[in-house]
Amino acid sequence: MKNRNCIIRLSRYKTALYRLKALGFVKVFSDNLAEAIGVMPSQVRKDFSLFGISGKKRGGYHIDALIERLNEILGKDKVHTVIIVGCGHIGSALMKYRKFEDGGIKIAAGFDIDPAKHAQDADIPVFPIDRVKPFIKEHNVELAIIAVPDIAAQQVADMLISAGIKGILNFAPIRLRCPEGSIAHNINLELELENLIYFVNVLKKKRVNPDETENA
Amino acid sequence: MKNRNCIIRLSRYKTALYRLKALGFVKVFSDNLAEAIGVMPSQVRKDFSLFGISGKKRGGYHIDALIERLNEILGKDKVHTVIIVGCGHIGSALMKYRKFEDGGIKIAAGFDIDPAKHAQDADIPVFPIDRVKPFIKEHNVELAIIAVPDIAAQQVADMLISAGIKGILNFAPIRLRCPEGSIAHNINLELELENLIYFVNVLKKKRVNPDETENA
DNA sequence: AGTATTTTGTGAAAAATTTCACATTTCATT
DNA sequence: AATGAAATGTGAAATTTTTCACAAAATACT
Repeated sequence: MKNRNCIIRLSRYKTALYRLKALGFVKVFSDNLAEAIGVMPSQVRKDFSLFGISGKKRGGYHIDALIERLNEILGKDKVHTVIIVGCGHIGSALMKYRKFEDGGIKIAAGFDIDPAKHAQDADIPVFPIDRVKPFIKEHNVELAIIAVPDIAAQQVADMLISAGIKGILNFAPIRLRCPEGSIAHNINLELELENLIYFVNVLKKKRVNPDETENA
Repeated sequence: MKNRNCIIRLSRYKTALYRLKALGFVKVFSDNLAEAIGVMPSQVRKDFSLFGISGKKRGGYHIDALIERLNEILGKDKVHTVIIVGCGHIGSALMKYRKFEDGGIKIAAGFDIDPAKHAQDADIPVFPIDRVKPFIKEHNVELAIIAVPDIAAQQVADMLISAGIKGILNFAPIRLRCPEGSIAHNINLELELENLIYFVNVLKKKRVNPDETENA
């Protein structure tokens, strides 16, 4: 399996499928899914074929079966426990983010150095940062979200990994380095906006100069 | 210019450059930047060459000049005004997000239907949603962040675009459709975690079965 | 000044990803 | 049962993206 984007698309198909299911559909065709997530129908079929997902010629795919299979592939057939390190603005927003819960992701606890943030009896408790290592070990947590200042992020990541964390979703604007056997995905909000700004500018230039489409 | 990833890398180079500059460096080589963001040195040079950025053979690139050029390409040579529609957990976290301000992105106001969220005199004011259209026109805003529930997202997007918004950064877990002349980038937090979960599982399987690396 | 070394810039090659195109199967209709 | 229409599944082609490899230039050193 070599195609990284494919996995993201599988998730997108799944979201689309839930929506179609809610609308009362029972089966879908590759072009429905393609339309829904903005790719070619052949891309959908190729993606499925990579994972041995098959439908019926002329009959399409059965939505329930397809959702189940996708959840299985994506590891979403079980509930996953996640901790959040850094309970500033972003961190605490994520702690309250409903979609995680709905999607079988359980935020077990938050951790922060700032005593003002601590709330041991809250719905989702917030503990001092030195309690994170024992917590990970005791609860066998494998996933963490890092939302600390960039200066602290790598250090926190190293600590989490040494405690047993395998996957990190990092919101600090820094590219985390991970040893073999663990993995970090980075979400950089400023970079996302910057990227958008670039493409908006390209758009504006096109408007002025519809010819020379492809120049900086 | 056909390479979408290239733009993201330019932003990453820039982040790395600021860090290097803070450490006292004056010039960099393609392998420094490559190392910093995790790509091949030839990738760095190819990216630069696509935008006509050149250094000196054996002398590398001058950091200040390079940062300036990258900011220019990325449209970050001016301050950009952004509004946030939807001031729930995510929306209000973003309103307080410091990195935006530091990076020349000015959050001008928030908008929400919930009167409890309104705060017209706050540092960054929050207005009723029906004030968004006049606000956009009056202040010539081109960029918006959408952080409303998924059910409302497309409708909000259409409204914003009709008011003059050109670029949308969308946090609702739905793929926004945009007419020609405007653009939306989507950040789906659950999808990011799901993706991470998949790759953590792949990692674990590799550990058990270091051979059959490439199977679902 | 001359030589050796380092680093860029870029065509060409390789690799990855997407799209095409069509044989094959299934379903619907008569 | 036979016919026609609609969809899948997948090699092959096309496209995109990355990496290689090396000539040319700039710097450092003697």
